[in-house]
Amino acid sequence: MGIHVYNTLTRKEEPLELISPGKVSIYVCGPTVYDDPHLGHARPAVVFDVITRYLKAQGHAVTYVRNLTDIDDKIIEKARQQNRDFKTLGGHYANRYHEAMRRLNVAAPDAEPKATDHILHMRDFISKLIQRDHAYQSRGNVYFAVESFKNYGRLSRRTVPSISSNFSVEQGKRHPADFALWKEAKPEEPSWASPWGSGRPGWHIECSAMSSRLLGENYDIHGGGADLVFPHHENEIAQSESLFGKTPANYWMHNGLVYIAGEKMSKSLGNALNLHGLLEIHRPEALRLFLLTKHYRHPMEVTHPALHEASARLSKLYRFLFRSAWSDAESGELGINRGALWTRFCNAMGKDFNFPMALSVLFEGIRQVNLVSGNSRDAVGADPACRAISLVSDIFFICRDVLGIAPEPSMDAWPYETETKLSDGKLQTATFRRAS
RNA sequence: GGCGGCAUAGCCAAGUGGGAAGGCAGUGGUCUGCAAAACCACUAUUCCCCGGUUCGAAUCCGGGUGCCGCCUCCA
Repeated sequence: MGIHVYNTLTRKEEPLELISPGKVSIYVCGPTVYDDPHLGHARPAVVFDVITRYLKAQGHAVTYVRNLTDIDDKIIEKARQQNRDFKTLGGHYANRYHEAMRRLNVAAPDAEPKATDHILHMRDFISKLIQRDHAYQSRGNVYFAVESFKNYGRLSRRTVPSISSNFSVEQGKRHPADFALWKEAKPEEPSWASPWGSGRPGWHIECSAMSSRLLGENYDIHGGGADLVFPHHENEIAQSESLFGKTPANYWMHNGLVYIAGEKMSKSLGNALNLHGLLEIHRPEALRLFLLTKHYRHPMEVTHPALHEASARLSKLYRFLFRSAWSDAESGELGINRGALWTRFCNAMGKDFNFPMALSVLFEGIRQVNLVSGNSRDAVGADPACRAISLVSDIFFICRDVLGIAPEPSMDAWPYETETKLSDGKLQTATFRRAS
């Protein structure tokens, strides 16, 4: 089954051609752990979770790396304010992130490198860039020389002069658009020894160092939020390509951002919905479903009705799943051979992972099965039409193994009445609580 | 200023040359002891506006309007 992927690098949808057939290597930018995760963090996590699950369902061996940025200005500042060790603070919020991911049924990545565990590799990376004249030392800082890399600006479609006009000239920089690879330590800041004095790495270098370390100099897919295109991914490409002579990732995938009341959701705007808060009032599967209602590349707006609708859709899905479970058990081995619905689902997923289209296939299938099963509990199992059996089997597989949306084994019915009450009552007060 | 995105029913949202998916909400019906669930029917002669190309456009081209993002930390 062919898969086409929209590549930010070329601004085109391209057939996914793997470096090594049957194997997919993916690197996705994870969060900076200085606060609780918000809904915006859940989007790339869920999107790439479903993508990797799908690739696995297609029979690919997937190596999925998602990093954790555990040293940066905001972490240092917050640790200072709270008079805590930056490691302790980062560890706390990493746990909070993991807890939210676990509740959302986001599968753990194969590797989750932390920046502070790879300082050595970053120093090594920077040294090599200096040796090749792509970087230079200025006092205790090291900067990447943007003009040394001819493709700079390719990903974000910018030119060095156009970028430069927006940068203030900093002391010690040769060019206004040059960016820091290594930052000289200020007093009382966490720091590591280096050939350039004690300091800490710049943000972008961690992804170059860790991705090359874990996935090699050239891997298949790099993902992240659309707001990372510039400067983060642009700089990452500059670093990696300068050193290895090729783009680190063949496909650059960027998920659209989550908006609320017309504004981008972000900590700095103070409008972020705390994931833990949301999870108190919405089933995690409803949140997953919500995040899949729009194509991953487009920006999406979060509203009360939209969240409510996701719950309603989940109810419809779960009612179906519970109703069909009996016949599934009775009909013996299901889920080995995939049927026509799976094919249609794959057709949708092959179009740059068109989740809404794929979900429409799912719900259409549900209606078809409901149509033949009528009101009887076990009509599906009893129905001589193998087609319905095949549909049910495919729907089960898709929900559980690809979408990551399945009822807990302990549940034996879907308490939809509870869900209805929830939607009316607690939403208003609890949903849009601001993240702390 | 530079670069980019979006505009489809009451709402959410697919569809990028030839049948306007799917979901939510609503109305009517079937079923049911009543409900619920489920199903059926109805709900966009038309896809922001104007022009063009074409036998044919939501879809391509030109122009316009509106909203938004990136260019500083950001998923």
